[in-house]
Amino acid sequence: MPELPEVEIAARNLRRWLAGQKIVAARIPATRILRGAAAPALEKRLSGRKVTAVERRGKWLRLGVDRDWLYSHLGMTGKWVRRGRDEPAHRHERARLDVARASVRYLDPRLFGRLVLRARDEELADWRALGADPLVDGLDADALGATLKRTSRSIKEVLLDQTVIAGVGNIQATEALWRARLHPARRASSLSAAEVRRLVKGIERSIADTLADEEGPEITYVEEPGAPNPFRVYARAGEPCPRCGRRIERIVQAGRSTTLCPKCQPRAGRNARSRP
DNA sequence: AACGGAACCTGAAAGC
DNA sequence: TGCTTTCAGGTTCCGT
Repeated sequence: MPELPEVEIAARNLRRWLAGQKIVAARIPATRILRGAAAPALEKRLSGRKVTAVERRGKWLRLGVDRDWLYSHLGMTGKWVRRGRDEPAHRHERARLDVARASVRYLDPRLFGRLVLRARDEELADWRALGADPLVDGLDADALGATLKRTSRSIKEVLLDQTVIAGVGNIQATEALWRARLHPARRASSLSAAEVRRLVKGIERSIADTLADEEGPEITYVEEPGAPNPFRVYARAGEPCPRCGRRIERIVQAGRSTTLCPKCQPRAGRNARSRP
């Protein structure tokens, strides 16, 4: 369930658990998250090494392990958790890094995540291709506006493009568009400068709110089974818009669903006059 | 080049 | 209760 806020929480946790510590043992079974890399070689290259840094960019994490980077993408269901050294493997455990007094495990039932080891001086292409990260770099409305002018895609699609803005996924895109009062099907190039500024604020606020919700001593993924839905419109089709009360709708673009308020997020731009 | 759709997987929830 | 269907926040590949 990870988008930028969840991955940021994961980064903070990993920093607390691992930074400065020596990996005394690594256990990484061969699964598709390794994309064909040899598991035993990976274990060997990590064991006995020290974790010097934990970074996040977009939805990617990377651990500095001596002269290497261990890149981690959580896919749809990936999760780093801390367990006792003697705790048995979880059913969906795909990696474990043991340090002096704890054992950090990577769980991923659907195997959509990735784990890649690279020498520090050869940065992973996917990482390098990432666009501006809202927390690491901050967003520049003018620069974003210029990028949006150059595409024919819808604004929703562009928001999911990690090379434009890194870390925004379906939830954050949905929430940001609602906050900015923009219809997801609008052509990105049709947004005015003022609308782009609203969008930037929408993204920043949505991420900040989600982050605040998820902050806590234990890892809590918002929107896990049983938990209340903390979002304004995401997964709330049929409920009233929290701003105007109109019934929230759901549309599908390129196979991804977006919920929106048809009144707050008109298909035409704000200045366009609709018929009386 | 750009787009929609399917695929990759498992699990939870809803539907019957 | 239990079986079936639908849906899921990630990317990636394939055909048009």
